[in-house]
Amino acid sequence: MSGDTTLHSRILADIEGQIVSGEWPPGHRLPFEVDLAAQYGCSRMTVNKVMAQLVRSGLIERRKKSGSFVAQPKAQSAVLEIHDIKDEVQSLKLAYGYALIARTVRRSDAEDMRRLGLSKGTDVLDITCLHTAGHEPFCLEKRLINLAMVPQAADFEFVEIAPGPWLLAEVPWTSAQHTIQAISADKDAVKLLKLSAHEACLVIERQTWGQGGPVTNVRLTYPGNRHVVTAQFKPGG
Amino acid sequence: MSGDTTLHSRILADIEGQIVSGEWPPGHRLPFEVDLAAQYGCSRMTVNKVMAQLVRSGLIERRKKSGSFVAQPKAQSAVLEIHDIKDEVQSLKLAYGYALIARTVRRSDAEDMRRLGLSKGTDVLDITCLHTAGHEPFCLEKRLINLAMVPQAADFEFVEIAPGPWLLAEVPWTSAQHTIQAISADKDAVKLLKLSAHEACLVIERQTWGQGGPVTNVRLTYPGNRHVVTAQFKPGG
DNA sequence: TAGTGGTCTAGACCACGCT
DNA sequence: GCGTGGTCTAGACCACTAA
Repeated sequence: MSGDTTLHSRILADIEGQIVSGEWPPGHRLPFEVDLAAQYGCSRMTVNKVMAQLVRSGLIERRKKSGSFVAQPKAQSAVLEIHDIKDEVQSLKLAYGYALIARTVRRSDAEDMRRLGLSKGTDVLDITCLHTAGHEPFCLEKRLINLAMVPQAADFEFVEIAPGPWLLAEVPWTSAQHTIQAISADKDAVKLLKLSAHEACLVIERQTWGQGGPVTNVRLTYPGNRHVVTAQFKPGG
Repeated sequence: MSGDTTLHSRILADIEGQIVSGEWPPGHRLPFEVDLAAQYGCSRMTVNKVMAQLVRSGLIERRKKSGSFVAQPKAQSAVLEIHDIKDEVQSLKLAYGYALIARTVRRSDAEDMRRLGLSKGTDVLDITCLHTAGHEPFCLEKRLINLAMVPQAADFEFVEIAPGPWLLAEVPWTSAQHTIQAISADKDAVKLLKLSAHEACLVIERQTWGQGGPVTNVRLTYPGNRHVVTAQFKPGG
């Protein structure tokens, strides 16, 4: 963990490790800059650069006079503007609803392993659920959760709480990958999203990793004419 | 341009201005850190922080012993992995081809103004072209170019060179917005992309602004089953 | 008001890579 | 070689804000 090139990187990796491992949970107060400088035997400026990087990462928040605190795990919206679906619906001024459709635990089959990127079989939780906006179907969610990484998910019903926000609060994630594609609606989508046959749908697949392996893979199917993904940026980030 | 809060920000904004205005074109060598420090009357460390930020932004590249240079305008892939279509095709080990289908100059109509976000009418260049991979249609491009911002485009034929790379080399851009949606193929798409009727397509619309106003709006239509957009990221950027 | 982060300085040493 | 950027230091002052 401490065998990097520069002093920055070693301290950064060290502190990141404390956070993503959960040793310093969200809300935990980090040592002060002066103390960290003493601990690592470096100047305060060096520690400051590390902390600035951690702020840019969104891993910590800093308040004058109070100190630096591990941030609550944030949604991915920072980079790709895919909000929490509840927020997304509510920003349209529509009533949000959630319904669990299916929930099964099983030994991972070949397809599960491909989706999650598993090298060996584990137990997985397979969840199908529907998000509604103004009592109309809005988004169909098909999710796999790797129980080897999140064993406590096996004991959670997901009847009231959608798996997305639950996982976000429960598991620190370290990286994610999205793929976006257009497909014609399959039978499930036609029925649950009330579409006409073969209507174009936008499918967003998000694969999330934590420290130690794949956490979850989710496929969100939106009716194509009712949803767009947007991303705005400048060269200067 | 120099009325910000911190010394960093003022110097950063100043240098960014030189670059996006085109005063310092791609390839231009920036003054050395020591000289900039002298010019702005600050320490070298302060300049160094600014330069580090510019590198993160992708606006400059730095080489030891040589100096710092304004970077070639990069595709947006830095943030959202949408490559230049030519690169995209060639990374699939397929032969890339480009064909101009239509090219007209006209006074902007209401639809043009909506797409480009124009407040008043200007002349626009309307281009339709096709990108092919291995002699099969790959992507249909419908583009509007704001001639008030890029007058020299009126004199360019776009027979050999696609408008995307031409604009990238010609016009510095300051911000861009993507929207991604799924639609059923329209008649043009069916014919030119050789699709079956109402096949699902992925439509990526990119609106680009330069200093002074909207530059171009492009709609890229991909067969949905042949294309995915991916975006990978970590909380640590 | 006192402690904390935010910012900046004027040095320094080093590694890299042109020449 | 030698100039450049990369990194780091040991201070300093200021602004903010929680106590």
